[in-house]
Amino acid sequence: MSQPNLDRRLEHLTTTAKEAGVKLTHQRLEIFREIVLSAEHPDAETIFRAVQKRVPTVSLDTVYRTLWKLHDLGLVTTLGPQRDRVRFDANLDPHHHYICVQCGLVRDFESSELDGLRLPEAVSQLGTIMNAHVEVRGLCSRCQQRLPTQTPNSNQQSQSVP
Amino acid sequence: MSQPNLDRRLEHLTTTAKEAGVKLTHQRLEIFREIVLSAEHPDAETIFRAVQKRVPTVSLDTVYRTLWKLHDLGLVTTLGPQRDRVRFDANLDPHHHYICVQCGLVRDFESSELDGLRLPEAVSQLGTIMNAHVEVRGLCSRCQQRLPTQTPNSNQQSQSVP
DNA sequence: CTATTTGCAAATAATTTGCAGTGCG
DNA sequence: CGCACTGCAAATTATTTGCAAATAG
Repeated sequence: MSQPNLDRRLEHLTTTAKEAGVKLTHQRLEIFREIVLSAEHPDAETIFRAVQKRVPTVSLDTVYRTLWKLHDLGLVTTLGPQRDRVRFDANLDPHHHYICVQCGLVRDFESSELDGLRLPEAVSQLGTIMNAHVEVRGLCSRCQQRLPTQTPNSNQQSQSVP
Repeated sequence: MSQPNLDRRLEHLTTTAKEAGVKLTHQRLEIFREIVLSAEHPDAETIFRAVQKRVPTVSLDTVYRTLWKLHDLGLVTTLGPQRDRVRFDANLDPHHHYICVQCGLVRDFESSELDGLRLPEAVSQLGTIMNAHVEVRGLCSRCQQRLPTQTPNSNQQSQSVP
C-alpha cells in the first residue's frame, strides 16, 4: 500500500463521514488505517489486536461496530457472500456465482468463456492455482422489488430493521 | 438440477466414500442430496431444517460433521475464504483475490484485462450487477513448503492439528 | 452543548466436542 | 461383531447489545 493511496483513502473517509454526519474518532481512524494498510484482509479479532497496540483502550466491540459502520458507508466490503454462516456448494463442475448484496442469495451460472480465463503472471507467484471463478455482486430482482426506493448501501446493518 | 446430474454426483459420492472407508448412512445421503438439489448454497442450519423433514431424528451436529467430512472428501466446497470469521476489505479500486485453501491467506491482485470481463446475459436476469471480480484458489507458497507431502484436500478439518 | 460514540459486561448466535448407545459393512 | 457414526447436552467461539460515562464537532 503506497502513501498516496493511503492518503487518498483517508480523505475519502473524511469526506464520506462528514457527509453522513458520522464522527471520526481516534479509534475509527486507527481501525480504518489498519484495514487499508494490511495486505491481508483481516478479521475483526486481528484488527482488534493490531489497533490495540497503538490504542490500548479500544474494545473489541468498538472494532465490530466501526467495521459495520464503515461497511454501511461503503468504505469497506466483506469477503465471502455475507455476514457469518458458512455456506456449502456441491457443484464440482466449473461455474461462477451471482451474489445478492442485500439478502445473500447465491446463484450459479455457467460460461465456458469465463471458465478459461487467463490469469496474470503475478498470480502464479503467490502459490499454486487450483481453480478460478468469477463472483458477481448485485441486487437480486426480488430485493429490487422489495426496496424500490432504498440505495444499495444503506443496509445490512446492526440496527435491526423491523 | 437435472436427474442425470444428481445421479452422477451420487455415484461420485458412493465411489469416493468407499475408497475412503467412509460409511454412507441414511443421514449423510440425505444431507448430500439436499446440498446438490438446492439451487441456493445453503448453510448448515438450512440444510438441517430441510433434512429434518425427511429424517426427523437428525441432529444439527451430525449435519455439521457430515458437511466437513464431505468437504474433506472434496465433494463439497465452501463459499467465501474459509470457515467462519468475516473478513474486511478497504480496497475500493477494482481488484481480484487469491485465496489459499490451506491457511486462508488472501492477497489482492490487479488486472485491467479481468476488470472488464464480459458476463453472460443470463446473469443480468438474476438482478443488477454492481461489481464482478475473480477469485482464485490454490495453495500459497508458504503452505506448500510447510506441507510438502500432503495432498491439498486432506486438511481444514475439525480434528485439531497440533 | 448535545448527539454520537465508547468501554464494559452480559446476552445471543454459531459451531464444536465428549460420551454412551446404534447400526453399517 | 467391531469400529465408524449418531444424538444428546454441554462447551467454545464469534458477534451483538444495554447502559452510563466520555468526546467530537
